[in-house]
Amino acid sequence: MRNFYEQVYAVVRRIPRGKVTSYGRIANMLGRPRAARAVGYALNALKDKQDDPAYANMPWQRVINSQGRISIVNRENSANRQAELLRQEGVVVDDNLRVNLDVYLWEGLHWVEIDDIVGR
DNA sequence: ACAGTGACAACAT
DNA sequence: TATGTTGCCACTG
Repeated sequence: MRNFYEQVYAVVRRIPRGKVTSYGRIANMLGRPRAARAVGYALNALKDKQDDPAYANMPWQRVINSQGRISIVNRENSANRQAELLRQEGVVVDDNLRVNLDVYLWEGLHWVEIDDIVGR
């Protein structure tokens, strides 16, 4: 896994259906505790890769912010896409786009798997 | 080489 | 709780 983005995608692909994690937690797993913002940027870059089948089934909806809230805000009156996707897989998202982390937080990867992704 | 850009997060009000 | 501020970092033109 050469670059940071690819490492982020590798982790995101491992998030189980019906679970969520945060940008910061992913950054921490990759050994970059302060790169949370870059994680969000990596996911944002996915929309330019939609054509590539390798990124087609990326469960990006399972990444929310540290407060357990969806960070993507689309224009008012339109249903939140990320909330829809999460509800489809059984995650309860309230009207304020919040998810109960005590229930749905993903435990994360074991260090062995992390090393495999980061390449050490 | 360098300034601009966010799907962040921690902290202070 | 809800905002606002500030520091951060990888990537881009």
